[in-house]
Amino acid sequence: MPLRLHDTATREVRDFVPLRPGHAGIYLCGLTVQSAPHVGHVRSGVCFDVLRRWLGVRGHTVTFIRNVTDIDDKILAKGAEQDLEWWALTAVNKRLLDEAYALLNVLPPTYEPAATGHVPEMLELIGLLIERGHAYPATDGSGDVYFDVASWPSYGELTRQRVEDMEAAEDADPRGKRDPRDFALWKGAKASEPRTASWPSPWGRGRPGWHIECSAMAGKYLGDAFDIHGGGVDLRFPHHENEQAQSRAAGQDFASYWMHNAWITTSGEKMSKSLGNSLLVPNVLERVRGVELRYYLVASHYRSHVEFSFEALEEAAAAYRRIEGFLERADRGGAAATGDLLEVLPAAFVDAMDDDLGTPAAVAVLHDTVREGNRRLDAGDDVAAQVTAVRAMLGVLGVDPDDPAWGSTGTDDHLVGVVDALVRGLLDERAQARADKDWARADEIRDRLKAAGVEITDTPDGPTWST
RNA sequence: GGUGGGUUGGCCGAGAGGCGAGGCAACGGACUGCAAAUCCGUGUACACGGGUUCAAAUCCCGUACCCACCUCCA
Repeated sequence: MPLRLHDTATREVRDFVPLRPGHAGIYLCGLTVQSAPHVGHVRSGVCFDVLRRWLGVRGHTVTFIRNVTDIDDKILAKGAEQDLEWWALTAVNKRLLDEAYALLNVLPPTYEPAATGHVPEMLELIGLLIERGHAYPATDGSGDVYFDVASWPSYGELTRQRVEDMEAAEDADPRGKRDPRDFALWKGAKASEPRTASWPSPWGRGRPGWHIECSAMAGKYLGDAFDIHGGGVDLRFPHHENEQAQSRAAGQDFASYWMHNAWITTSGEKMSKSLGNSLLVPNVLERVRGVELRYYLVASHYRSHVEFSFEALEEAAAAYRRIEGFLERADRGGAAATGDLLEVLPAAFVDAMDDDLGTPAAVAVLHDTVREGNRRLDAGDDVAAQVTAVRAMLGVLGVDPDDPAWGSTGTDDHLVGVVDALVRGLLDERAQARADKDWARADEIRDRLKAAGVEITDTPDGPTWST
């Protein structure tokens, strides 16, 4: 079965056929670095990280471009609010975002272009659009340049909307637009804005409109035509619609497939900063580990809305620990799979992933394999095959507990040795008590260790401890 | 007004005409000195009303409620 992906443009799941066999070019709309990332923000990073990993398993060399929007109205407004230079604000938030991605084992993109670094490319594209009659400088002296929606008959095709049905922008001030639906390619600088937030252009100093950066950067790094363009559902319109219109009006084929991840909501509503800080990534990670949060995100389908709750998150963490427990029981026998993963991944897992990244079904296969492995352990059979399969599946989903990306657990090897020696002494004492059938004494030792945060588990091979 | 999506058991969350995905919780059993972990077993869920069909959570018609987007948004 070939890999099939859901394409927003055609609204169907269809075979993935790359433009260049063996290669896949992906452009993902990253974040506007105007505030610290919450779990909703990182969902797209995780979803498309899974896509990227799976394309790799499927034998494609992936070029993954994820941009950073580091100049826009909100950034300027927040900078002013916080009495910070806008570029200092974006730098802080960019670092927080990098940390959040790292904590969730989201692989760094092949390249991460920033809008402010691509003004010349944008100006070139805007110039071309004007030349082709699809854009015009405002006649009101504002220095704005707009895309002429009426000049592009297929405008609205991505989201299947008719221009006549669209509500006009509420922006009130029609500025120099010919039509209220025209959107800004370039925004003339205003006296109130810092000079650092404007660049010279043929229409005077100004800064880029939001959409043009993605057209310019996708074109630069992936070419006039590329395979997959991704982002959150809210970006379909206007952002992606506008990107496609611009790029195609400029003579580029642009994306072959459009993929959009659904929202994480809280209390039935879109997650927004007004809900406070509890859902910022570092705060959520006080409750569960990064790998557990990622498991939670990956266990639901990328196109399904997820109603975030700490209860569900804890459940996911419990489910994940079950998988981890199997690997621990099996003593990590069997190395991480190398070479062709397709040879060790269960067929049902591959089928699930091929079906538009069916991670929920894939996770079910993972649990089935864990159960089988546990059953075999109970029976004293060899589990190397199950361990290899489980680790391969975890790797594809980016949640292998042994992945160095999770970093050290914060435990110092030396201290572990010290604690082990101390605990061993108590365990020997407990073993003696058990041999004497002095259950009260044996349980007292276990309880004291538990109070100190050390959990004792009796196994056929003797007791083990963990914290 | 336009466009798109949703409503599944105690909870989370898949599926898309016939065989109960999976996880969490619960209950019973095995194992254990007792636990923990693990294994085995236990459920007649698909918003509502009609219809099509031998068979509907799944298809069709209608209704209700919820959410997102319509030029700031992951």
